[in-house]
Amino acid sequence: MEKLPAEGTQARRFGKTRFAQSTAVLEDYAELIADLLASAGEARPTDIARRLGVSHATAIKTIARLKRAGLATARPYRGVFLTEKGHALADRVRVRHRLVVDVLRALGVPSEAAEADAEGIEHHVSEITLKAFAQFLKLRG
Amino acid sequence: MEKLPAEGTQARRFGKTRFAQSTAVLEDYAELIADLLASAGEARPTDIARRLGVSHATAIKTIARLKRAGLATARPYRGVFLTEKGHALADRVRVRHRLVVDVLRALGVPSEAAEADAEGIEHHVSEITLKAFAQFLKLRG
DNA sequence: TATAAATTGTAGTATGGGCTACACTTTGAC
DNA sequence: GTCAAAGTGTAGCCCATACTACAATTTATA
Ligand SMILES: [Mn+2]
Ligand SMILES: [Mn+2]
Ligand SMILES: [Mn+2]
Ligand SMILES: [Mn+2]
Repeated sequence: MEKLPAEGTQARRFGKTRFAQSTAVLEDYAELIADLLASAGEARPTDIARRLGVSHATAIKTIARLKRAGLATARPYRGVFLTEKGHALADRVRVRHRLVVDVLRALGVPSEAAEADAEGIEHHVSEITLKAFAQFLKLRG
Repeated sequence: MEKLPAEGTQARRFGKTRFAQSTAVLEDYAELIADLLASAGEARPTDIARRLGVSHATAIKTIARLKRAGLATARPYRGVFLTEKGHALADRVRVRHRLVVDVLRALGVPSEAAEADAEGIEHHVSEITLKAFAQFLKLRG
């Protein structure tokens, strides 16, 4: 019967990390597509690919995964759109990204390093940790 | 000629994140194998698999990758060993892991969340950020 | 409007990291 | 010493993410 690793074990922690990793790409795409929709009015595969630094073929495949996950829709040759669920994800991810960068900056990390590291770190910050980050920034004014 | 994304671009940041991700698994294996070697005198695939929460077949495949990367050696039915390079990596990773957990704790994150989140975050903390973390902990006593 | 350029989509390939199933070796209990 | 249990290794599968190459469509320019 017992299937999942017990609470507080190393196995459980590694499992959480693997799960976070599996959603990281979807989160970044959702955030980026929301950005493009807001700033340019549309999100084209080529723009997405350029901003991510991958080939357009790779971007298109991941967009297909976003669709399967119910996060996005697309009209051929007309760009990508976010579902309600996709927009909600993008919003959460944007806020979290900002908060992670702000905390790193507050800890004395230079801007560019903070932005670069946050791009990876953000996907591994739990709700609990996020709350602690917000509290830290608030207290520290 | 121009191949890599320019400094300070989003594409460059995403690329760094992808690279960090590709080394994350190797780092965790190296750290864990060093732990097992120190505490039990040997590092068996099954022990590694159990600690990571994956099947032994998965562990064995990743151990093969460690060998290809020159980080480990293995004798059939006798366990896994780290090369000098592997030991050096394990040492760096252990120190970094500790530092990330300590910073999270200092920011008010509860122990278990700090340990869990650090398992993913650690792989995305640059040298520059690591220095800032150390400095922060030092100043703050 | 015809044609060239850019974009988009698809096909095929590689690598990585999961899994289960099965065979073989070692270890441990009797 | 025998034999069962545990551990180890291999094979074959799936999915995600990357790439290049090529075809189809759309957009822009002459
Ligand atoms: Mn990111
Ligand atoms: Mn981000
Ligand atoms: Mn880790
Ligand atoms: Mn670790």
